[in-house]
This record gives sequence, C-alpha cells and structure tokens, in this order.
Amino acid sequence: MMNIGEAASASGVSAKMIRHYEEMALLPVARRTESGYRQYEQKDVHTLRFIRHSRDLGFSLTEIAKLLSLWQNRRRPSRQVKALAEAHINELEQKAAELLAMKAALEHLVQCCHGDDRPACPILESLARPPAVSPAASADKRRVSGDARQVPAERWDRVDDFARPGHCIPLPPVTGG
Amino acid sequence: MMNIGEAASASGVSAKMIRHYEEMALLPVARRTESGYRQYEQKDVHTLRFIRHSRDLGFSLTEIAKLLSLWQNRRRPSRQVKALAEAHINELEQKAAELLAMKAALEHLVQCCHGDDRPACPILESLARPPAVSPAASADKRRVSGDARQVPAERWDRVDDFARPGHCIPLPPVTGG
DNA sequence: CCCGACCTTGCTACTGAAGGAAGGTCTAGA
DNA sequence: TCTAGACCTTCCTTCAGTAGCAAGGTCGGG
Repeated sequence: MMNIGEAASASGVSAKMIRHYEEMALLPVARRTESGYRQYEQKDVHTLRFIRHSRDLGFSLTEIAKLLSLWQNRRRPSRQVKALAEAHINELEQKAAELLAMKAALEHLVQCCHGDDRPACPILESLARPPAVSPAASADKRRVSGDARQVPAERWDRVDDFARPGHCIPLPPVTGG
Repeated sequence: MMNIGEAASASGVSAKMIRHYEEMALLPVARRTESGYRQYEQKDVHTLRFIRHSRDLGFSLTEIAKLLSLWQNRRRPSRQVKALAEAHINELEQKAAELLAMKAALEHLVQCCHGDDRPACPILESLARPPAVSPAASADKRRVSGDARQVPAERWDRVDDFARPGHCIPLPPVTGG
C-alpha cells in the first residue's frame, strides 16, 4: 500500500496525471485512507506503467482505454490487440510520411536559397506564389464559403506544390557588394 | 476590395482563421466598412496565401510570423530565411524520427503477436512489463516527487524498451480449441 | 507542539490550430 | 418588403497534458 507520490515515482506517471486519469475513468477510483489519501498497490502500479508505456508508443487515451480493457480481460483474443496495434502503426506511419513530405518540400526550397546577405530568396518566393491553378478550375468564383464551412478547396492542401522541380532561379554569384 | 469570404476562398484560409490570425496579430487589423465588415485587397490575399503555404509546410504560427516579417522586409538577408527553414527541417525530421521509432517498436511487438483467438499477447505483456532497471538506480527511493514536479525519471521515457530483441515468446501452434 | 513533506479538492490558464454553435446584424436579390 | 445567406462577435470544445494557485488536512520525527 502506498500513497499517490510513491505510485507516481514507481510508475513514471505524475501524481497529477494519476488523479487526472482517475477522473477520466481510465483508472478505477482509488481506495482511500480515512483521511482521504489515495491508496495504491502493486497492481495499480502495473496499470500505471501500462498506461505510461502505451503513451510512450503514441497511443491516444481512447486507444489506451481499449488496450487496458483487453489487458484486463483474460479471455481476449489477441487478434483484437494486434488489430489495434496495427491501426496505430498505420497512423504513425501516415503522420511520419506527412512530416517527411514537408521536410522534402522544404529541403528542395532550401537548396535553392543562397542563404547569403542578399534579399533574393526562393523560399519566400515559393511561399508567396499562388498555387498552380489547374485549367479546369477558375470558372465559378462568386458566392463561395459560408462562415465556418471549410473552404471549397480549389486545389489547396498539397504540399508538393513546393516540390515541383525546376524553379531554382539561378542568382548571379556573390561578387561582394 | 472584398469581404472576408472572398478573401478566404481566394487564399485557401477559412474566414474563421483569418479572424483568428488577425487577433493573433499575424495579420494587420483589417479595414472595416461602416457596418463592420472586414475589407481585404489583393495584397492581403497574397499574405494569406503565404501563411497558408507556410502552414502546409508545418511551420508554427510563431515561425510564420518571422517568415512574414522577413518576406515583408525588402532588405532581409536570405541567410535568415534559410536558417529558419533549416531549423524547421530539423524539427520535422526529429518528429518524424520519433514517430518512426514508435512505429518500429510497435512493429516489433506486433510481429511477435499471433493475432488469433487465444489470449496470450506479447504486445500487452510488453506494455505491462516494468522498464529494465539499470543496476545503478534503485538506491534512493524516499522523498521523491512533489506534486507537479516531474517524475524523477528513473529511466522512464524510452521507447526502445519495447524494441529490445529476443522477447518473442514462441507459442505452441494453434491446434484448434 | 511544531516543522516540513505530503496529500486533498478545485480552480485557472496555457499549449496549437483550429471546429462549431449561438445569437445578432447586414446586404443583395426577388 | 422580405428573406436567404454572408457576416459579426463571443464563447465552448478538441487533445493530452503542464503548470500554478489557494487553502486546507495529514503524517512522521524531533
């Protein structure tokens, strides 16, 4: 039996978050001493560790709730766990891919930029450039966009506008002025 | 001169976010009609596009503010822009690496899991496993963890605990029961 | 008995980039 | 004139926390 502080240090989850998780119903309501201190046992530390590890792997609290209930169900089919994990792997992969696409696009721009004392900068120019309008668009332009509805997406939201090859504008070499 | 809706559809930034950016001082306060409607011109649309493109590349609003001021400063050294971009590339790379590390750790677990109707599941087992305690730790254990101070970090926060090889516990093949 | 560490509840406020709803005003077209 | 819809403001919600405050209760040691 231990207080919340000890459970925290034993599990790697802060006391604050333990209370938070209890409130979120991710953890069962802790037993209390007469004076109201939360009491934990080894089993709870295991649960907290489980949560901590799951968060370290990027699972959301919703997913962790599912994992916990599978963990605590002795008759779970491991199929379900695996499915959950695989879904999460896909999320992770997709997010990483997005980041890497941004990185690639930006790297392309960076390699075009001289990065010297002159103001000419293809990075800024690209950021300011209107998106390449496909010839199909451009007709209707009146009466779009209600207030909070998402913008009609002419062709917004592609990173790779910036990865189009061939827009490195050669600058004259620095001559010293 | 146009209203916010038109500026939104012309720039790819929602009306909502235009107001938000104005409030955040990312945009100058817009002129208004007598009735209070915000008025925009082409120049503002360019700025909005710049912001939109920057967000597409994952820049934070803080970084965008810097980019904007460089963009609007005709005497900027492109060096500064490039430095900002390169710093962002590093952030992107690091975040992607984190996600991929999580993914790798999870993939390792997943490949250990039979994913059938039996309950045995190395994924759950690993999540429940205490972190491998380095022999150096374990001495002082009293008086840790104030309430909101971060946990003393025995050796929490490593994803790769889960990537340790050699804990695939072979399960007898399914025989049908 | 007192000190200091620990715990309690409950609140606020912040992060970042929005989405959404409520309730009111304005404008354009029929 | 009426009405749809664009616009206005303000506040709430998301996600998973972090951080801090207040104001108090509890526990152990000296």
